[in-house]
Amino acid sequence: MTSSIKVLLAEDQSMVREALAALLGLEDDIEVVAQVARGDEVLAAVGAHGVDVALLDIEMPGCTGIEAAARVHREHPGVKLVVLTTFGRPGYLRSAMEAGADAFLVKDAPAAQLAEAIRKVLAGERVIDPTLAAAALAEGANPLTEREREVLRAAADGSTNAELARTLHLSQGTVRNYLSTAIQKLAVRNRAEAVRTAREKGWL
Amino acid sequence: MTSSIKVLLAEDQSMVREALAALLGLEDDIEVVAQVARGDEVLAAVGAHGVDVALLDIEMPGCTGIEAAARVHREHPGVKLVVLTTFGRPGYLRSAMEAGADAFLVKDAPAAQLAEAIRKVLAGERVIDPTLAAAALAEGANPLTEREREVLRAAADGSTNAELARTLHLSQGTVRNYLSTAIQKLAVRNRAEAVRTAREKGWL
DNA sequence: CGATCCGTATGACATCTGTCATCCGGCGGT
DNA sequence: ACCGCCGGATGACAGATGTCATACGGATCG
Repeated sequence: MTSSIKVLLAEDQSMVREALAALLGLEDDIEVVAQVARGDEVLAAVGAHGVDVALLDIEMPGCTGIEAAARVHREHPGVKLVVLTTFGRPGYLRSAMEAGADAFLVKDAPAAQLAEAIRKVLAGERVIDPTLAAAALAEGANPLTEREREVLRAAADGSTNAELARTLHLSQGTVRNYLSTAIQKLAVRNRAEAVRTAREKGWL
Repeated sequence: MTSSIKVLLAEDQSMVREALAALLGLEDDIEVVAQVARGDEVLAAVGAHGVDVALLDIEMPGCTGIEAAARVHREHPGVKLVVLTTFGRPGYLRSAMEAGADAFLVKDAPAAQLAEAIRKVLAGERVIDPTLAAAALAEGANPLTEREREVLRAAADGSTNAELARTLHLSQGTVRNYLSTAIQKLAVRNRAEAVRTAREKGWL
């Protein structure tokens, strides 16, 4: 090849990040030119290193890999984006695609798919698990409104209605109403289940 | 050296597992002789490959890395055990040590510590993050009884009292009593918070 | 043997949660 | 101009949840 593919690695757990770097280091057409541990460091690193492909974990401090992807997509439209995640949540796939991702991989896929995906996106292909794609389409869009999501997110840690009302500057009754409609939309029977299924679908 | 260290790698996410294998492959005194993706496959693999060190993730299907560690410790006392986890929960450290682990590493420690830990445990040393060790000691033992833990675990997904009573073969009142005492022991104000803090401490 | 803890259970009570009907103002379509 | 949806709110009601006192049998420890 004329020159190797320059890759940025964004992943907060250093052991995993460096292990992935070691893995990619075995491929002689791929070079890891930068590593970051936070979502909010991705954009600067992409700018600084003339990266061809950014490999982004979703769960990161600073900002999520999906947000980071959106920013890179806006500022550096030529950079290819591979989103890598522990959780194969259909909602994540959807948001990743909306953020401009070129590939979506789950961490329990075989390691060989990683280098392969990097080469494919550089060739202009998109890489998505077909099963996950089907699930994302079958499930439909997030039915929750922004406010309902916020309340649900705030309720996730077990806060009581009174606390939620205080922190969100709402009346206690309104909090109950939002939670009630969220519970109905998600077809579950209480807030705990609502939080659970919203999380599972990647809607939270 | 005379011969390389034989390592078993147990981790459910193949991408991470194979990446760690690549990382360890860079060390010329270490050889990954077996890889498994489930906790309940660890014991057999250890027996089959004459493993020197078993590297165990905690969160795995089949059984947890801690349970796997306990079994290996019982059946093959000579095998050194390194427990690796995403979550630096003091309760995990405690249980890992009780299960006979020789090292406890969190995945956001630098990758270099992994090979280092493997060599150290083989030399008879123990490897523990001092900060985490202090936290584990400071926090004290798990105050929950076995039954309280079970009920809390079952309640974690948002099941109602009636459902819990059915699945655990208890009266509804008894379920409430257990949850109530758990809530008081954890000094929180409802079951959701109880689940949350018990999880955080690694007590669940 | 008594003290203490655990598992299990009941009943009564207070509070929290979830539902429903209803209302208001604002904003985006048609 | 009107309809429908969203954010926000109230009040009433039923059911779920959390607390407390109390009880009994078994285990364990002194």
